[in-house]
Amino acid sequence: MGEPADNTRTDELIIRIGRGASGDSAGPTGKRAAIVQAATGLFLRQGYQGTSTDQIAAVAAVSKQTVYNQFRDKKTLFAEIILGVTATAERFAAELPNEITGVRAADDVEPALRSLAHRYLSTVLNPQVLALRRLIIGEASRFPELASEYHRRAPARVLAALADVFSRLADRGLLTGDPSDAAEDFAFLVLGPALDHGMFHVDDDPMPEPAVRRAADRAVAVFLAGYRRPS
Amino acid sequence: MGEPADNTRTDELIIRIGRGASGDSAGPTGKRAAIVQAATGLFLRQGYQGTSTDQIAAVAAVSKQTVYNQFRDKKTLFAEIILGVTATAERFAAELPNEITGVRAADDVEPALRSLAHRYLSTVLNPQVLALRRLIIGEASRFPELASEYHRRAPARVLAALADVFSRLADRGLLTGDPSDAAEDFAFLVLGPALDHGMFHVDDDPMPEPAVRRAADRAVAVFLAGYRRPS
Amino acid sequence: MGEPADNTRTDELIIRIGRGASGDSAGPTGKRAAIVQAATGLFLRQGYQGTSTDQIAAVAAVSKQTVYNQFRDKKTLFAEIILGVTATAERFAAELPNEITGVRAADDVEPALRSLAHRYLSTVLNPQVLALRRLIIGEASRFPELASEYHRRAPARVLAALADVFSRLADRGLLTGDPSDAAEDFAFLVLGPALDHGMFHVDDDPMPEPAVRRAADRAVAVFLAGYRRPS
Amino acid sequence: MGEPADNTRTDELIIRIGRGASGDSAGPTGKRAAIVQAATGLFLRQGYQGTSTDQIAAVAAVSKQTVYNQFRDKKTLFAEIILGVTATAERFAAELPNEITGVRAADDVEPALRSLAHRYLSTVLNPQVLALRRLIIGEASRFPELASEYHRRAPARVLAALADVFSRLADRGLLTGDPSDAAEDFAFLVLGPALDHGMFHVDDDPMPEPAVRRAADRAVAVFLAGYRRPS
DNA sequence: AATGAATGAGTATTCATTCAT
DNA sequence: TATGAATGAATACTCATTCAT
Repeated sequence: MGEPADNTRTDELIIRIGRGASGDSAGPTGKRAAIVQAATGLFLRQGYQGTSTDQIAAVAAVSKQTVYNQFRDKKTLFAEIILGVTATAERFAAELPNEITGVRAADDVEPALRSLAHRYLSTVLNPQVLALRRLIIGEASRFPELASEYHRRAPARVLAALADVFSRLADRGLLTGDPSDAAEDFAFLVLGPALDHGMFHVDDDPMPEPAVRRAADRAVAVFLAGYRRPS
Repeated sequence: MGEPADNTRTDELIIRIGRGASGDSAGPTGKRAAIVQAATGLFLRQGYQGTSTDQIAAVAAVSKQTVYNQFRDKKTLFAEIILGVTATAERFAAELPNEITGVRAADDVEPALRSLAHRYLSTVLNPQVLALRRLIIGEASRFPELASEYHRRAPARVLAALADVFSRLADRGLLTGDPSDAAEDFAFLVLGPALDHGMFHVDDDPMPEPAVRRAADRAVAVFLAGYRRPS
Repeated sequence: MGEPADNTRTDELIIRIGRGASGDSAGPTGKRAAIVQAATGLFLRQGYQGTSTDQIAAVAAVSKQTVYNQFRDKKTLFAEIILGVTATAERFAAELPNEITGVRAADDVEPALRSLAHRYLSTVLNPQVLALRRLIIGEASRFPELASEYHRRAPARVLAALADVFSRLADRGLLTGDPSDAAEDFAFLVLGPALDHGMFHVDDDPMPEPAVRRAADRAVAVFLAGYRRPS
Repeated sequence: MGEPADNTRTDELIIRIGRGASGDSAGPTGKRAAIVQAATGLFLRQGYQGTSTDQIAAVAAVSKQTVYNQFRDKKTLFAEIILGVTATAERFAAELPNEITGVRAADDVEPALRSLAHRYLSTVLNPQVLALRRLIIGEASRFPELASEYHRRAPARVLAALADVFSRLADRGLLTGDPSDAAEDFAFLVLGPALDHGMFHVDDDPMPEPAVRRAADRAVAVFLAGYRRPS
């Protein structure tokens, strides 16, 4: 049951991004969706400045002016795409608590946390997610508002969901310590090394499954040393 | 005297970066240094694509052709600057072990680790360092080689230095566990939250000193729960 | 009684212009009128090239295609507006002779001419009239036919009306000289300086009433020195 | 003696305009001069908005960027051209008083004034001068500062020179009345009709010499009726 | 008759780079 | 080595006009 990590493959992410902004149904908005899809891919691959509106129009098979009719300017298109994608992160955050619903007071939390850690890490290591992160970080000084808003809506919301999870586990007598602190420590024990590596190594093959699992397990071990309630 | 965090102030960093590439003093190659210094500041503030060679030449008070005489093209200049700056990180890594030189077998490691964590965090939170990180991450898909080389020489080298530190502490019977794992966990417990925040919030005021200290102390506590040798 | 100068206020002029082309009242062709009105204001304020059909459609609250359905193209719309406005000038010319209807042979022409001069000058100094003049002059090389046609129908017709007036006054023994020459001299003595100034000073406050009156009076004095019949 | 009207022919005016702005000598500034010359002709023929920078560069046989290297932007180029041309007007104004230097107290002013009027009218009717006037008037709402500055430097300065002339003639007992009023009345009696016609009739053949002379003579007659000192 | 969406050519301006001196 | 002037290709964005509905 545990790891549906593959439901965040590239294509699907792009489609979700494309749907985020407005109604679709393939009718008159087909062009708008095509633009969003094309622009998303191009921005992720080439960056904001590296992508020209000509390119976007060409890839979307649309005239340049249609791009401008739909999105006032390049900045607006960019912002709409970036904020559109947060829906994915929000969905992920909303699903997080489900990971531990079955855990009872008498159980050992470790397996549940390993599963959670694994899912979390797999999601973040998705190449598209990494590329998005790079994109936003790289444009943070050009779009400071957008960057901080993204952070608030995506990574910070996931952290809040984690804190919620840990708070409930504390209620059941399984963990101790401040839930927000726990969330941060958990998150960066799990993600830290791989995310750091992923930010700087664009062309590397994705981390193989067993390595992901090992990293998750190890992070959970250290985390529990600090936060497991002594029995 | 513990934390000489201030030796990484903005101006100095730039100067160090500027000197990294070709160690000439004033002389006729002052121009080269001027170009590097100007370009470093501009790249950090405006990004690679956001900075024009006109601007660089203007800020360096040099003709545009001089820039091309010295650096073949913009990419070369950029790469040389980025790799030049790793010298700073290497120096930092080289100094890390000194932090714990005085720790004896009978001592408590906690104060030394707190000091180390604080220094580490302060260094990484320096606005210039954050800007450099953003810059390289943002250009990682345009300069993949450069990004991974930077990572290898700077953050990874610091991790190796940390691993070395922890290995020595293990030898003295103060810590347990795999030193490399310990280094990663330590690093991301310390840096994780603040670095993540710093990547996305460009305009925020820098984290105030007491908060930095608290974060460092908390990270050390969790770290030691997992890695302190049981006595 | 004397000077109904105010019947050439801004709003009214626009409305008159708007109605000039097709005399429909509200109904389904209210759209046409709305377009004309919107375009008139925009052309006067921003010029022909400075006004886009998008803007016209937006201000008229009409779709862009509706503009094209009604007016074939931008040039046609412009021409129709310019020629529509000549109706105003023609009306003005037609009313001019009334100014001196009451003058009898024994009377002094001076008061009547002063009143005429004042009304003439006030009319021409109306900001909308000045803007229209600037507009047509500025587009004269793009629309040579239109410009000369406008001149024929508007300023030249007023000159003809003046000549008619002076001819009648000559018949009553009050003036001498060629009526056409008199009309020209009168017109440019009255209008010359203010009109010249008005063409080049867009943002200036309108000439204050007393100054208008003084200019008119002075022009009449010089005119009469040349054209009053010696008694 | 009287009429050197032909020294203001088209080509020469353009050259003078071109020389107005900065040093030349056909050396490295040859390109700058070429740009100014090309732009002057294009602006006069097609207006500001109707002339593209591509066109300017093409006609000047220069790359587009060279245009931007020499003149920050299109507006700057336009302004420099317009203000450059005022030098011509200033020269004309400075020479005006020479027209009447030979007039003695006992002489009849009429011949001198006729000559002056003729020269004045011929100059203003030059097609290039008319085109320049149309250009500035047409762009007055886009460049209000420029338009009023031009008026101050060119037509207004000529009026001041005329006032100076009339003041000196009054000193010699030949004229009466306020010199400034006299200047205005003279100017518009002379120029009025032809200038008005010229603003709106772009393609017309230039006014034939005899007609110019007649117009000048007639204007002087009316002027003297109002301003000749009664003896 | 009216619309919203679309188009292709054109706008001013800037780019990284090179040439003549 | 250093420069100022020059280049051609690209930039984001706008234009007048037309098509499907």
